[in-house]
Amino acid sequence: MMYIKARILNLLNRAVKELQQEGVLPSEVPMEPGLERPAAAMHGDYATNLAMQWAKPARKAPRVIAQALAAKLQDYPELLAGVEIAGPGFVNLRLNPAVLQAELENIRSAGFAYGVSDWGVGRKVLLEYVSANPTGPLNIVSARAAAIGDSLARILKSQGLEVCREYYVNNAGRQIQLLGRSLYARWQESRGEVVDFPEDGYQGEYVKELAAGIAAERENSWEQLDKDTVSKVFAEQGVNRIIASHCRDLSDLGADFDNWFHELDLHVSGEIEAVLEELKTRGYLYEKEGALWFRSTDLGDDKDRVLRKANGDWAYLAADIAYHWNKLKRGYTELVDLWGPDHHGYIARLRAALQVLGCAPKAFKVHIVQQVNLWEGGKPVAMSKRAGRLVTLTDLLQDVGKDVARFFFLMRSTDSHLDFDLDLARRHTEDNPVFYIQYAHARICSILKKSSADGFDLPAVGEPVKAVEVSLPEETTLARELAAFPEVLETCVHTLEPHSLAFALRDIAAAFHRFYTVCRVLNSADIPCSRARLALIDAARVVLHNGLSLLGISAPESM
RNA sequence: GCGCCCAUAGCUCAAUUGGAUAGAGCGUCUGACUUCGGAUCAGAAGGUUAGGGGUUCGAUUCCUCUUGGGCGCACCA
Repeated sequence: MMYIKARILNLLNRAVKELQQEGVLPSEVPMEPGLERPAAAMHGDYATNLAMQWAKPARKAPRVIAQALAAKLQDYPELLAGVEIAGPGFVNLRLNPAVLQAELENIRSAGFAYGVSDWGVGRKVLLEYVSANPTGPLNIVSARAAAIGDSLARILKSQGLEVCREYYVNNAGRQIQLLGRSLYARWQESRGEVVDFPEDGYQGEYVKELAAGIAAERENSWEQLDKDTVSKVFAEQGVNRIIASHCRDLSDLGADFDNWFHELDLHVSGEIEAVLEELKTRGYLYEKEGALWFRSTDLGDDKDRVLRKANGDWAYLAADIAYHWNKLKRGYTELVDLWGPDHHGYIARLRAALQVLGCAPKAFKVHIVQQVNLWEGGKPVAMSKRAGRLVTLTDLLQDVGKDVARFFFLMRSTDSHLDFDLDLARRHTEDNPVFYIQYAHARICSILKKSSADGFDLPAVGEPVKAVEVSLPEETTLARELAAFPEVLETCVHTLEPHSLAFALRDIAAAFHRFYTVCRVLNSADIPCSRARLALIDAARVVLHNGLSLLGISAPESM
């Protein structure tokens, strides 16, 4: 199936080719025609700025080119009912209403597959997100990253891209030892011993509970072991249990991963040494003061970075470079990472390393998932990592539920700060935007149910309905919003952000609610009209369902 | 001090990545149901896009300076 926008683009490309053959446009200049939906309805369904794009290379006034283009586009009345030149040289296109009607039919026949496309086939994306240290419960920013990453993955897959959802587990290094020592200390305390809790050790009740849980299984077998060994056991067990709990929590959020990649594997497999050898061969390594350095300043970083410390340990960056190299070796051609707000300074050095390893700068994309501020009772909720006072993903899910949590995370662009209003999120009866959309879906289902009970039959897919009935502004607006759904998904793939979909669903729901107040669907005095409107809202049901499902949010039939 | 990100309506945010008259929600004010779900809808008010300069047919978007915020600046991870 070919979507409306793609069909128009075909026409534009064909017209450009003809104009090139006729000498109106120079043939040596390649250019993708710009095609967009104008903000104002008076500017038509689509508009192209092609004439302005070509003005300079063709050395012609934009309106002259627009004139020639418009003449070509007159030949396709079955698709374009109106072609107008406006402003500095826009060509505004008005769709033949029958096209919109046919698209409603497409929506209904595709059903839950509507929006699915294959234009992204061949792209292999490794999408890494959350990747929180396995030293404590997942916090709010991790929850946000999980919702964004998971929804993005669903959208990318729907457009034919191959996606691996990956979680990088930092199970090596100092913080793991520290976790082990913290657990050990809490266990000793529980036995009545007086101990010095490690400086910078992990606070919070979960450490005590975790220690008790581990000890319950092992206690008798390690009485005779030395302190370091016991700490190590605590560390291993603790990490395993925490990873398992992350896995459960993320699953509760509907954000499952395809792969959990362990940092430790890189240390064991020798990939760190191997990747450094690569960097060395290309002349980007040097030794200074006993440490091994990466000359990242040659590639846009603002200072060189240590990869192997003077004490022989790998720096974190070394493992991370090896990790990203590993992604490339697995055949992924696009590496997309969602990182926390405090890691933005890290992008330049990793990009530098990847460039050395042959990864095009554009193939490595990082979105910073910005900070989340929780609000309650008109005031920010005070959180302190030090004292272990954190609102966790688990707390949030218990508090507001999966659907609301996900939608609130998804309705802002990734790299802008998010104010999460807990009071609004908890409200089930007022202006909660999640329910606004779900309500539209439930309302449609309710009408469809009533229609069959009252003897109105929903037209079968493929069965002709009186197309002209979709003619009131509220009807056409709704139909237009629905037909734009594939383009919204395209935008999300392009920007690698899911929030446009959340906005689009809100717009679709609004268009439906407006339609509903103006247009009576079930009217026994006008059966053809009722049938046409039933088909329209059925299409709306499909799009709302599909959109919500790409966001990982349920589409209830009743609320 | 250096670097990165940000600044749009009273508040929270969009703006199809350079397009036409900058749009939504909340809040405020005024309205709308005898019938399909009022968790709804309509209307009004609200803007020099922080400020100056530049690039071009065209700038919220790109460059530059100023101001004001956030975050980084470890041989931590």
